[in-house]
Amino acid sequence: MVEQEMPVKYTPSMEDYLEAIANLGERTKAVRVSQIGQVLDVKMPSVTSALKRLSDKELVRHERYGYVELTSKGEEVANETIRRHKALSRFFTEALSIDKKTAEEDACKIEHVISPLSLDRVIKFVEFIRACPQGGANFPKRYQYYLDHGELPEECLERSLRGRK
Amino acid sequence: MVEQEMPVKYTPSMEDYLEAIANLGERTKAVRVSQIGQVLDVKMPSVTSALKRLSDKELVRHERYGYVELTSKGEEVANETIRRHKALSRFFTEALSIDKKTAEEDACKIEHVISPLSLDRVIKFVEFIRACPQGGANFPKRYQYYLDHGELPEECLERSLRGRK
DNA sequence: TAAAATCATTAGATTAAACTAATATTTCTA
DNA sequence: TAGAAATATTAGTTTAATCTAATGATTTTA
Repeated sequence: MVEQEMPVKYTPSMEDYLEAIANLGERTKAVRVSQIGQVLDVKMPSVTSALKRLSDKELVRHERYGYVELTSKGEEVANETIRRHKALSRFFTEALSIDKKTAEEDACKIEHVISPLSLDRVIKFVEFIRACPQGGANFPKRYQYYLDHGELPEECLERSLRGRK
Repeated sequence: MVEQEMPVKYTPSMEDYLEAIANLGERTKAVRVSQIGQVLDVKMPSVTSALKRLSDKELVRHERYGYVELTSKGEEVANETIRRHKALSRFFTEALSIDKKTAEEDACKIEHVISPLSLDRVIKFVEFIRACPQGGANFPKRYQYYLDHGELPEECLERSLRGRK
């Protein structure tokens, strides 16, 4: 009888903490409680108690008044979360022409709840738009026109222009 | 000095309850605690206590052992939630070619956190795809091809086929 | 280096959201 | 219609996540 490695789920809050710690760790060597609080817009005691929860689950290492570090497990979760975040943010800006700030905010929320399948499609969609000249390069442009003017661009209306029967 | 009508936010759970009640109310005249529990996959005591919270906020009417009804305020919130849900579900199925079940599940989660702007863009995107013959009708088809084969369809590669310089 | 400032933790409270077990009410049905 | 079944509520527990106030530790600086 094999032990089933159930795909453990973490809460949005936990993923946010891990993500913040990973991002802070990029620049600063030593990650501090106060920094995490600033980034996530919560007070320090909230951070301390969150770190307790994360320690219990072996996602971070943290000793009293000391620095905060991700365990390798924590790093994995953080990286996966960041991957989702980036994919969504890219999708919002590149495919839906949404401003960077809104894209970031929405990515921050949606990254915690989107299914693997939908995420995959979101990624493929951006790849497609980038790669495909007609369906791609022109697509965002046409879509942008529609957003700007509220009506379809010429090319979309004159459908038999290029000798189609 | 004018009273600011702050745009009150409700929790995902609350919106889920309101949505479920609204949907049940369509078919059944009388909505019961047990039905809500079934739909949302929670036990009856959870429903009872949720209804207490919703009553306190004047979103539902509910008397001991009686039926559950939305107030007009509750109906508003429910309808807005349902609007978001439908827009997202449509987007996932029509634009991203995601199966109905996954689309529903993701819509259920994302409807609570998406920004008004992104929602608007998601709606416009579907409208665009539906309306625009080239960028639209062909777009999903090409995208589908890309999903199925992992590479771009012919039309996307031969970019100067139709006499463009 | 001693005082001030900053940083962090602890203690304790609050809220939302779920659960189980026990009890109450209503509705079926034999 | 009386008892059984279904439905709903109450009471009490748990967990996550936040907060404020008070205290403790570290770091900065005058």
